[in-house]
Amino acid sequence: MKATTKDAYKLMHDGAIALSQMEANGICIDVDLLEKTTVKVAKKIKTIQEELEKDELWKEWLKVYRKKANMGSRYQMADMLNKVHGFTKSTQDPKKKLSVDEKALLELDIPFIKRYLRMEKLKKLHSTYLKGIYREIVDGLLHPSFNLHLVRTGRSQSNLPNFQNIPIRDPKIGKLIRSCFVPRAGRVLVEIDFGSLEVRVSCCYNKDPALIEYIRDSSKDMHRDMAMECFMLPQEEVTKEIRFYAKNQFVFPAFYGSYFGQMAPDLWESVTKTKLITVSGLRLVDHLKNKGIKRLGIKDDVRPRTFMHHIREVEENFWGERFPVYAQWKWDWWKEYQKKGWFQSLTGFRELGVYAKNDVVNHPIQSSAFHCLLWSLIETQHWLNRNKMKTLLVGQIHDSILADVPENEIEKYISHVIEVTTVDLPSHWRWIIVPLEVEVETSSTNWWEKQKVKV
DNA sequence: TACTTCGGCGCC
DNA sequence: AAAGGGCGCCGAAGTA
Repeated sequence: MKATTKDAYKLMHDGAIALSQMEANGICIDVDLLEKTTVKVAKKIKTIQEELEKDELWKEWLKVYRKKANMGSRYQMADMLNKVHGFTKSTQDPKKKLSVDEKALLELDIPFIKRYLRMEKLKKLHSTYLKGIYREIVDGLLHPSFNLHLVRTGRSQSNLPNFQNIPIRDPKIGKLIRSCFVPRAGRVLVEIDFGSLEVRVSCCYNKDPALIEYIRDSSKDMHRDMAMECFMLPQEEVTKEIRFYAKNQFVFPAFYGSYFGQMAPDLWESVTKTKLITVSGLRLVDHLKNKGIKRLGIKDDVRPRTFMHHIREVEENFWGERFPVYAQWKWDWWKEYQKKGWFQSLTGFRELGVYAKNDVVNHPIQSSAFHCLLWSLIETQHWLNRNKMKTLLVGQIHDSILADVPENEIEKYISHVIEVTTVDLPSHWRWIIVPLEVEVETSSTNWWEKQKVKV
């Protein structure tokens, strides 16, 4: 990726400096709590492992693998499940080793698996997060690296430790680790996130009027609307959870270039494996049954009255009727690249070389979205320096900034960042043709307890 | 023992 | 027409 203008170069130059200041600042860790949590989690892992060792499956396992038996080995696990329970994955590539990820394992409904997966989650927490973070602490502070020059799409990456993948979605796991991230004494953590930044930036490329309208009109809700279509529900029957699945297993995958053959099985699994229910308490499986859809079907031979068929129609409608301008942009952008051999982002970075279609349409959106964050971060850091403020920027996660802020600077800091992100940024880059929004969260205790702030 | 590759899984 | 974008870190297993 190459900067084509002075401004594009300057973004990298100033960005690298701002990020290095962030690295030097570091984020405060409650080391005592981290140590206690590590011991607690290790004990829990041991307890579960001992329970699992009483299982018949493990006794068979010992007979087969003897001294080499290792519960942490997914390969052995697959082999034993196959031997004892006749397990084979439904969508297995015959040329590959039998896969045993969480999804495959959940196809088996046996108690051993439930416990095993709970233990694996705790092991991930223990090794990657609790121990991995502990290892990097210096004088109570963690200094993750943030690099600008390594990611193909122009985003940043973070390592030693990676600050950009600390658990949050699983509430039990998220709480255990994020509670260890604390503000310095007398301060609060303030996290400011752009709302739906990539979708907004995509509008600036594709200029699809329907998509722009979803952004401009806050009473409209794209994910709710797609939940209605995917699950054949009236608006008032869509729960938050149903909307969540439509968003993460249809809308985003579709935007990133997925298709019904991939999306329908994922959605179907959510419908059948998690007990999704509608607002009035009907199970979603039964609701779809009432609508005449009783099975998933297969992608290579799509039959009417299957979920596969239904999602194929939803997808056709999504690109053909709902967002045709976006679909056309993707096509034109791709054709243009094929002609020239390169494509260029709105922030002035050019990618020259051999790329797949999904890369060509996704990279510029992802990079420009990150550049919005980077520009805001640079501006904010410069302002903090100029005004000799005590606020410290301590972390960045693609579309959000985490700061450690003294009590008496909270209001000033928040209102300034809002100004930078929602006013200064769109006036600096005139290609930003949709409003930008941010969400502010603060906590005086730790990173898990952050609470939304009305702005 | 040291290193690499792979599958798996954490985040946006 | 083809068919999900981007990362880093871990343990297991294979290789030198």
